[in-house]
Amino acid sequence: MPGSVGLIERYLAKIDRAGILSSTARAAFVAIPRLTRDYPNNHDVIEEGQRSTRACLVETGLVSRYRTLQSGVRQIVSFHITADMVDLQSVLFVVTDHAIRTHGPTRIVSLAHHDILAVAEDFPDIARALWFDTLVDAAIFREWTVNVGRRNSRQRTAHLLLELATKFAAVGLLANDTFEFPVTQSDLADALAITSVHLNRIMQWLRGERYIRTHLRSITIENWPDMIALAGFRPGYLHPEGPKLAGRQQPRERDG
Amino acid sequence: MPGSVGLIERYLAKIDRAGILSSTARAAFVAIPRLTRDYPNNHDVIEEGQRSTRACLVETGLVSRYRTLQSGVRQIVSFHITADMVDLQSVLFVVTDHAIRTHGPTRIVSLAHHDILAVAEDFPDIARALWFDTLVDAAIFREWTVNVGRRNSRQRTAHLLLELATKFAAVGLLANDTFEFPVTQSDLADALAITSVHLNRIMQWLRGERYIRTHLRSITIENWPDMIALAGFRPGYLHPEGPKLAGRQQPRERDG
DNA sequence: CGGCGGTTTGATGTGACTCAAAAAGAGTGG
DNA sequence: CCACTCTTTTTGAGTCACATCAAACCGCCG
Repeated sequence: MPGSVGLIERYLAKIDRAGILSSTARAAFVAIPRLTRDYPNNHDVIEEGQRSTRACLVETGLVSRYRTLQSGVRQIVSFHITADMVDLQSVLFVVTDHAIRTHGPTRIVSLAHHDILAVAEDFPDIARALWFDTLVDAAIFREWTVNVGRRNSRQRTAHLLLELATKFAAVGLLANDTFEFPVTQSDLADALAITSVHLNRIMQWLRGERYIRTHLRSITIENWPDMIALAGFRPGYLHPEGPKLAGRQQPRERDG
Repeated sequence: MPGSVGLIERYLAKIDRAGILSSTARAAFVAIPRLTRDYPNNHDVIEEGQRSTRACLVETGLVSRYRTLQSGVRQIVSFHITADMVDLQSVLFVVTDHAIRTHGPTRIVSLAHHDILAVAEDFPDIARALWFDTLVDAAIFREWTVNVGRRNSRQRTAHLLLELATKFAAVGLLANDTFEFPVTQSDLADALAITSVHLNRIMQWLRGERYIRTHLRSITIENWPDMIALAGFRPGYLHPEGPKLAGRQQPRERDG
């Protein structure tokens, strides 16, 4: 499956931006057996409370992680796109504390937990890269707490759209400031902790003020500077610089 | 410094609840040189944007992590008590994306990043334990997003107090359902993303309904079942069960 | 053409915010 | 032990952002 070979390489490039992984480590990670599976729209890949044995990597499409409270309200806590490892926490957690669902048709490649652990055990630099990925994950969650807690709904919406645009750009899926985002307004509202009615008004306002354009299920950032100012967006929390070079590791040449 | 030897051991016990760390790994981690420092109340241990070289472990006292927006509003994203490693992310992140501040006099023990990395490189089980700690951190941030996003201010406050009580209990600092919590109402409000005026009214209500009692700077959970029901508190996200036993690791006997 | 998921609109309600000031503690120095 | 200050908690009144409820509209698909 040449498609997912490229996918794993892309994932490695993401968690090892400085290119310090040894080629044997890379080879070992790439050699992990993969399972590719396609899911339809709106399908639960993992349900809360489940015990999973494989970690999910998105090849194409989009998934969200969410929690449902007793009251039935839902909070989406993250979105994941191509080359994102969705549930690295499942590698060490006995029970999943949240669910994962697709938005639009989605192809997931999964790796067995024990294979990931074995490679991490043999190659400290892989362990470190996975750890880094988890640290970035945590940093994004912190930002979401700030976003939901301290920004009003316009800023909050703008902030999330900028985060998404930035993530899409990082994997080459932003074309003409536009990304495909097959998420309904009521799901997006669940991520922003507002009602879908209110989000609808905000989207109208963002369009009216020429911050964004929407067409079918794609979103275009029309005015970056004003969006960034509105949202107070500072992308540092996405840590595009990659992990610190330290310890006994040495940077090496990048592969083409 | 016998005090902090005990501290490191307690930290190891926390990130290795099943006791799978080899004694050589433990010894190597305990042997990392430590720096102990006392801070006064309300003191910034780390400021946002700083490049730190050491990771902080709380010995006694309390610290919070927070972000400040341009508007000046502040969001506290976590509290940390005895035996918590506060900024594990700084080990791999070049720049800190949030600040750390004390609440009350606090003793911090710090370990150099390169020492932590070196031990993690030599002992895969240490690397795994640190990774687990980060995963739990991320799980708590997810819960905070849910808390701030989807619970009303009464439930939200109750939920945070229960989380704190549970964390204090885990390190033996909950006596008679009471924990010391030297945090002002306006700081607590910054964690809950509400105003201090509103929090004040909620605290009065929680006291009036006999959910909690307060005395000076200590908080007593007076009615656990009702608090838990009010907050919808399910402590699973704190992952008290510890990391999954998998890979080539074998559980070993606990030390007395 | 009818049904369905999703979007949009309108009217009304309310939880939490804002502003402002009083009251109560905590700390300091005389 | 009191006078003074500074911080924190408490109270009150008015306001607003966002929620709720309900219905209409729209585009897509069978």
